[in-house]
Amino acid sequence: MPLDLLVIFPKPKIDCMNYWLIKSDPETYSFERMKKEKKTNWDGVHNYAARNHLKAMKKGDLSFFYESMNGEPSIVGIVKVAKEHYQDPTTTESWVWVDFEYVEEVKKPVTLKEVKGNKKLAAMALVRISRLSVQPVTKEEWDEVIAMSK
DNA sequence: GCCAACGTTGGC
DNA sequence: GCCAACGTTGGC
Repeated sequence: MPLDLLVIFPKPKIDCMNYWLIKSDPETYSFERMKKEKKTNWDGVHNYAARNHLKAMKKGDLSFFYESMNGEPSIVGIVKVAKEHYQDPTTTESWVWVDFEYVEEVKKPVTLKEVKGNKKLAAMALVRISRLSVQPVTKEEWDEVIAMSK
């Protein structure tokens, strides 16, 4: 492509996508159910830090689906932002929902233990701020977890 | 089921 | 605006 055309039509920035991690207690909403339903509204986030992350999500952003509480807490799959944040219709308080759609199951779940055991992931919010239910993931962390899941 | 970590609430 | 009390999350 000639240079002047490159200026007019710059390559889409690959790094503009954001990555996230959302947690769910499988007794409340499992990844298995997400897989069946294909799409779901993410409700029940009543924490300001988590809500702010929901608000920062853009359509098309990818997120890990993490199952907590039961069995071996692990990253089990990948979902995508289908609809950006909107007012939680069940309350007048300023909580928001985001719609996610199913993307894929990872080949091998990445357990919390493995994440904690990987030095490259020492800065991950999952390790440092364990209670945060919606958290950002860097591109490097994303790639590392993907590599571990294969 | 225990408990540590953390967020929120409310008295002062 | 501090901080104790309390509630919730989530690993173990």
